[in-house]
Amino acid sequence: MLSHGRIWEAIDRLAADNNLSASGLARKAGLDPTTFNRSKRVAADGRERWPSTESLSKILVATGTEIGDFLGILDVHRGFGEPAAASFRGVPLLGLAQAGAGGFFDDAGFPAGRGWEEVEFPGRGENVFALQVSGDSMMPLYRAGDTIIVARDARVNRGDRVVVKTRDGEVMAKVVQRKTLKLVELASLNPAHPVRSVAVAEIEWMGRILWASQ
Amino acid sequence: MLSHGRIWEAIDRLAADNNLSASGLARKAGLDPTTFNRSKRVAADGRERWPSTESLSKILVATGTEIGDFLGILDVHRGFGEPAAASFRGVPLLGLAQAGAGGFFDDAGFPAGRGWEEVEFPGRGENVFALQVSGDSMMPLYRAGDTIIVARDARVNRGDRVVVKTRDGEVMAKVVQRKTLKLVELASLNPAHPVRSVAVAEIEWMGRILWASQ
DNA sequence: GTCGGAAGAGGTATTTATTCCTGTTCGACC
DNA sequence: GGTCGAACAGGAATAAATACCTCTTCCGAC
Repeated sequence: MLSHGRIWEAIDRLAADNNLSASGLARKAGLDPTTFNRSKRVAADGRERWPSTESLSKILVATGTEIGDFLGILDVHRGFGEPAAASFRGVPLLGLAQAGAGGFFDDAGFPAGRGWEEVEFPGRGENVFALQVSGDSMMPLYRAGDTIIVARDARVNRGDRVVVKTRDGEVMAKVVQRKTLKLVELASLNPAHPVRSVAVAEIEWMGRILWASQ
Repeated sequence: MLSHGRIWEAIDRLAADNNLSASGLARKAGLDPTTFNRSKRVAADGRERWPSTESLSKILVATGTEIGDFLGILDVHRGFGEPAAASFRGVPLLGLAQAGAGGFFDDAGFPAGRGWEEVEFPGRGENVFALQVSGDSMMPLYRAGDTIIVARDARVNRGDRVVVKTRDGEVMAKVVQRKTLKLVELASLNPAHPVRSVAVAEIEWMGRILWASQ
């Protein structure tokens, strides 16, 4: 299975793994920086754009990455003291609106047919754990008892939902609003609460929230 | 490493493994039979031609081949997007407030010590798939582009968030408010929208939402 | 708040892969 | 040997990806 979505995901992940944006990765590989623009992955008429094998080859060479790693294929014969890959499993993925049309489920109700892509759940990465919410200060997003999956020390961008643990022991779930070398501005998940600035030096660790239970 | 030569070799081998010629393989995949002609792999000026990722995808689908096998990467991949059990590691679970106290992470920042439980994820045999949200009618819970993990035909209780597909093709994410033998009352995730009653006979399938991406 | 570079959307031009087509070769079958 | 369909080479047309370009927005440094 080599799906459109899987390839683009792999490109985005490769960029992230190298602390690059998609345009930065393209640039690094000698390609035009707009080559992997999100806006160009699906044409206006809905047709999917498939990055060329030549472009893929170039980004792999530029980042020193094996194709197997790029595609998230485990190679048990490599056996080179690699730690177990993080917890993940591929889950078939389809657009919500698409699910209304026929042809996506077999007679037993399982995903079938063309159109299904794959999403990794709960995520790939070495330090992924779950935290259980208490209290209702994060309603309506997170109710008491909800579980959130957190990738600690993952790359975090503006707008990301994160868990932050400060040096004095406070743990909070917030949205990154702004990030500089010294300060992080954290907006509350509950708009009733004010934006809060935290010194980076005060932060013991930060993890990006990947999933929330429902 | 993904080289021109490696890809073409893989195509030829895939054809041979399926008792096909390169032109037969192309034909089988719905491509023009001349697509993989040897004569077209290197242009007259010496420039190498790289088959497109879309063409590769098509031949993999047509022959039921995994990309790892195609590229000669040993892969213990099994079934529909399932990695081998060995690579699936449980995700440790802790209370959010507890995470503020010491003793739950080791020096490298990984979960350690007592108090960690384990999150339960859907079992292998369950019919679990992901749907990608479009539009913003489900804000603030689900933004456009968010992915929700759905267990189709799972047991559903009052208060559960569900995806419902009706017989006339509508797909919607709602909260079960009341459920009788004949009727299901579905509250919207966006409180601005009214509660809706749907006859059970009108529902093609219902799936409980397990997780939402963040 | 200002500034400058990166990121990204969107449009056009150029390049490149596939498709369409024609003709030749090859191999199986009669 | 003749016939037929598949395989293959090669050229032109078409479709699709990248390159180039412009503009706007974002983001981090100061």
